[in-house]
Parts: sequence; C-alpha cells; structure tokens
Amino acid sequence: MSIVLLARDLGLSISTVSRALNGYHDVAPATKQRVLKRAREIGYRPNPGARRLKSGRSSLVGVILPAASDGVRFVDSVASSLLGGVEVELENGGYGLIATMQTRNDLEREAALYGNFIKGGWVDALLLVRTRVADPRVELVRKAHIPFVTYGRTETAEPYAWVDTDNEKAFYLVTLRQIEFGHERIALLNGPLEYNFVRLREKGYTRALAKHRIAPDRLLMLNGDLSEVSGYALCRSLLVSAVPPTAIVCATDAMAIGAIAACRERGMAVGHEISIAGYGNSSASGFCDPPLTTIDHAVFENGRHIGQSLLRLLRAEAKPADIHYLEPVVLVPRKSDCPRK
Amino acid sequence: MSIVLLARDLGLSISTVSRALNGYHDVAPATKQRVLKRAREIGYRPNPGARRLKSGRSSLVGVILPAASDGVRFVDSVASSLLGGVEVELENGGYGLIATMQTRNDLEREAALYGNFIKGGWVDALLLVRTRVADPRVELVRKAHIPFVTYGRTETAEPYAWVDTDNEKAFYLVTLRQIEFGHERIALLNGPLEYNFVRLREKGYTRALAKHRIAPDRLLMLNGDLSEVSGYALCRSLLVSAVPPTAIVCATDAMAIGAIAACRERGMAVGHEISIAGYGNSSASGFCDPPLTTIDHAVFENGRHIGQSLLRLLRAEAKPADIHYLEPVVLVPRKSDCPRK
DNA sequence: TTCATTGACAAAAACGTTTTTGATAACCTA
DNA sequence: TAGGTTATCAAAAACGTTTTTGTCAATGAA
Repeated sequence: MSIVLLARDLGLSISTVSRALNGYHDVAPATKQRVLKRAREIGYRPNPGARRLKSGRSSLVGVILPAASDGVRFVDSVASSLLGGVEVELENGGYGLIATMQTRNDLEREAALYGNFIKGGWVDALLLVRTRVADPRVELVRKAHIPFVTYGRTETAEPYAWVDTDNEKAFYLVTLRQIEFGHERIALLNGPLEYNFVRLREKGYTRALAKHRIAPDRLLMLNGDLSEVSGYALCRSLLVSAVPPTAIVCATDAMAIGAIAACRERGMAVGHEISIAGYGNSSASGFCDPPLTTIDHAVFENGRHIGQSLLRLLRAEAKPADIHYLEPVVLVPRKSDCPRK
Repeated sequence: MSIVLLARDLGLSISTVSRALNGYHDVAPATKQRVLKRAREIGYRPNPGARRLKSGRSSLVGVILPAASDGVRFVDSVASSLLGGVEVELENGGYGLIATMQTRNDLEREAALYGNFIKGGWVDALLLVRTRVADPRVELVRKAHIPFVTYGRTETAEPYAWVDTDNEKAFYLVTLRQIEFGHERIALLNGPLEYNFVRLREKGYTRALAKHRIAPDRLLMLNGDLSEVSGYALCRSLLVSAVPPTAIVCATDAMAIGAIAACRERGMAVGHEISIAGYGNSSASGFCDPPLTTIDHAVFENGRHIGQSLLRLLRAEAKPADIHYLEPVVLVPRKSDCPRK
C-alpha cells in the first residue's frame, strides 16, 4: 500500500500520482514536480510485481548463465566484462539486468528453465549466450514472442538479432601467421563441436590453410573442452604421434597454457622448436613462459553493443533482422609462436 | 488469466485449484491429483508477480555480483562454482537464485542498488559476497529485515549468518611451510586491505611468523589488486630491494603467476633460487612453470553450505547467530616453492 | 451568450494470485 | 433423532499498480 500512501500524503488521487510518476502529459507541471519531489523524499519505489502484473512490463532483461561443465565455464571467462557492458547500456535505457544459473545442461532441463524464466514473466527481453550450432533455445524464445539477442550466432532459418566476435577471422589470422612462419603441419586444438564459435574457428583455420593450398589433416584437428587439462592432454597425444605438428593454434589461452606444459614436459622449447598460439588475451597470457601469442577482442564493448541492441528491440526501433554486429579481433604477437625450424 | 482458465477447465473454483496446487489439506486427494495432472498438461505456471503481490513471497534469493574493478573480478574467480552450489541447494528447497551486476562500486551507488533490490521486493533473501572489513551492506540488509548470509566475514557488532573459507589457516599453513623450508625473509603479496579475507590472510601469515619468532617486516607485506599484473609489479619491486625475500606467498594464483614472471625476467629459478606459493588452486596453477604450490578449497561445497543456510533462515529453522561455517583448506604442494638455498 | 474544446484531475476496473471466511453435505455422537 | 464435527469445496476480499473512462471547470470560437 505504497502509492496510496503517497497519494494521501499529497492530497491527490492515486491515478494522478501514477500518471505523474510515469510521465504522462495530462498532469500539470507544478503537481508533477511536487509528486516527484515527495516520492523521492518518502523513498517510494513502485512494487515491481504489481507493476508487472498490471502493465505487463518488468523493465528487466534476463540472461541464463550456462553451467560450469566440461571445463567450459562461461561465467569464468568473459561473463564479467560482457555483462558489465550490457548492464551499463541497459541502465541508460531504464532497464536492469538479472541473471540466473543453469546448473544442469541437459536439453530437457534447459527447456524447462527457459520456459519458467520467460513464462514466469520476470523479464521483458532475453540475452542468449554460448550459442550452439543447432540451438533449440532460439526457437523456444522466438515462440514466446519476447525480444532477444544472442551472443554468438547459430544455424536457423528465421532472422534473429545477434552480436558476435569474429571467430573465423581470428583463426584465419592466427593460422595464416603460422603459415607465414613456414609451418605446414599446423594443429588446431578446438572446443566441443556443438558450439557455433568452435565451428567458426575451424572454418577460419581451414580457410587459411586452403589459401595456401595446404590440405587440412583431420588428425591435426582435435576437440576437447577448453581447459588447461584438455590442452595438455591433446597436445601430449599430438607430440607422440608419427608426424607431430610444428605449430599448434588453440581455442583458448587456457588450452594453450596446457599445451605449453605438455611441450615443456617433453623438453621442447615453445617459441623455438614449436609454435603455439592461444585465443582471448586472458590476463595470464602475458605472464606465462613464453608469453602467449593470442587474439584480443573487446568483450566489454561487445556487451555494450548487446545492451544497445536490446534497447532498440524493446523500443521497437529495429527488427531482429536488422541487428547484427560482428566484433573485430586483433592478433597480439608475443613469444610463444615462431618460425619453423 | 491463467488460474481462472484452469479452474474453468476443471469445473472447479479458483480457490480450490489454488489450494490444491499449494498443498493445502482441505482438498480431496482425488481432486488434488486431478488438478495437478491437468495443470501439468496445460503447462500452467503461476504468475510470480501476482503471487508475490498477494503472498509477499517470491521464492527467490538474490545476489549482487561486484563490479570487475581493480583486477579483483569476483565473477571470474569463484562465482561460477559458488553460485552453482548455492543454486543446487536452493532448487531442492523450491527457491531460485537471481543475480544482478554492480557496475560501479562507489558506496552511494552500492547503497542505492541494494536498496532497490531489496525494497523492490524481488527476493526473499540475500547473499552478500566479497565482504569488506567494515561493510555497510550488512547493516543495510539487516535493517530491511530480510534474511541474508554472507560469503566471508566482516566486523560488526550484531551476530549474522556467515560462511567463509579459512583464509587465516590457509596462510598460516603456506607460510609455515616456507619457514620449515628454512626461509626467514618471507614476503606476502596481498590484496586490497578493505577486504576482510585480505586481513585474515595477513593474520595467518603473521601468526606463522610469530610462532617461529620471526619479526614481521612491513616492507615485505605488500598490497596490490589480485591480478597477474599486480603480482608481477610487486614482485619486481621486491627483487630490486636491498635485501630481497627468499620466499613469496601470494593472495591468488594469478598474483603468483605474475610473480613467477618477474623472477624469470631477472633470471631467478623459481622453485630453486626462490620460493613462491599461490592460493586458490586455479586451473592454470598446475600448468605453469614450475607448477604452483597453492591452497585448495571446495568452492562448490561452500556454495552448498550457503544454499542450505539460506533455506534454514527462510524456513525460520535457525537464527542468523547459529549459522557459521568455516570451510577447511588444504595445501597442494607442487614445485614452485623450495628449501632456502 | 452559448456550445464545443481543452486542461487537470479523480473514480474505478483490471491484472492473477492467495487467503479468509462461508457454505453444504456427510458423518458422527449421545 | 438432534446437535455438533468434519470434509470438501466456493465466494469474495485483498495485494499495489496501470489504464480506461469520467468529471468539472476554464477557455476558446461562433
């Protein structure tokens, strides 16, 4: 019973107070100011449940953070910066951002979780992260008729709003660099194939190879999770193979660090005898031995683009089909990769 | 208009349906089953806004994730595991977990954010993370009369529910190990002093020194943020000092990795000429060179304890004063620390 | 002067639940 | 058989907003 108290305090009707607070034009400027001032003094906050119930709007954008599974921890990698960027933009537009966790990642649970989140009516729009090649979530959300933007693309017939990092370019660049170093047997330590960014990185890799007429070797394209452990194990298996690669490009800095450890274990000098590169420009990448050649991209800026896109969608200023942003990447050359011996 | 549709479909009154759904005992077992079955078929979900509005309960626990500032990124360090554990337990109890981001970390903004979050009535309870020595948030939340548990302790007069890692023990152990290795000049690379865990780590460090009658040297106790960059810079300054330390214990693995890089730069063999240890058992810690001696602790389990504590508070099964859990730590010996030369 | 228009406010209905209070019939007990 | 329980369901009043529809006076045009 809060707006009624405020109204009583002001000697006005509830409706006038409500309309003053929500910026309608059929309230006198003087009274409007009076209401606003008193509301601030009292510390009045409209009950979001009631507001949502009546108007159907919650002024909240939701995101479901994927489970920490398979070493692929979204929260731990870019979430902080990305969501920070999203939040900053949404705040400007009068929206908030709420997140919930996805502890299990089987499809059934996922569908239920998204169903609850949407039908529950907590949020006006949704951000989908960690997109998969075939991602049932986008159909699910589209059917719910709720605006959404994805971070990362997916394979679907209908147009949708997306913001993505140029994964393909990144791996085109880093692979090309190895080729220019004289390498021909270049391995790719990649992530789970279900993720779209994994496919794109593979695509960039093969495109670079194709440009120089190097036949891609399936035995050099390995998939693990994105962790150090996985990078270590995969690199180890490569090094003991009949014809080991002379260069290795990795899907994450973590994998690269694992790979470096595997090389070191076998007495191979990374950056001299073998060439290794990572992705992400993690804070650790500049401090490992040797410092890691990697790919940098502006995660925070990406978040801001996502936030802006969500606002445009919510304000119906744009259609999903019009919202596409591909974030550029830049190669950070350091000491872990080197010319072929 | 959803429960009325369900009621109409079943030929029952709204109230009976509601009471059946909420497990009241004045509804015949047969009808109860009928209602439950049909509700599942229809895919009925009570509007959380309406429920909250009427009953005053949202069945949601909230957490505000601190901003990524000063290299101290909570989200990036333990959030994923911790919140996963919280979520799993809450789910069992019929509660959900929602998070929102704190993009700025000035006190005024913080107070406003927490005020909004609580008064907004989105959540039934709160989780406070990254506690500071003097933390205005606990008073703020207490005054709002909403149950809460903190991850990490703080200095306050009133009793409150907390779950914490045994930071003091951790640094007691790791420092003791250096002493037993024969070191006397042991440096502490710590985080910002405003955080409570930083104080506790310092306490553990000095306690270990005191036990062996080593006078703590203020010049060896340095504070930075918790990043690699900071570890690198602080270690560098130590190495050029008049009497450099022979061992360095660091507040995070990241700092230790930075410190290792600084030593390497000066041609010092870490694990032979100088002893370094970290904290956290991060995934990278086992793969750097040399592998890092560090402290492991069960973050996920900690999250589960937090979840359970929140449920007990929400069900009024316990008072805040009765809820304290100190998570044990275990030292993981690896190769980065060594006997004094 | 008279009638339509506008400006500023108020009344009241509705959103989808939960919960309090009632109602009816069936069942006991004496 | 009469009176009181009990079991099962229904009616209706909230919860705090937003929004539609009115009201009434002041203003303007004819």
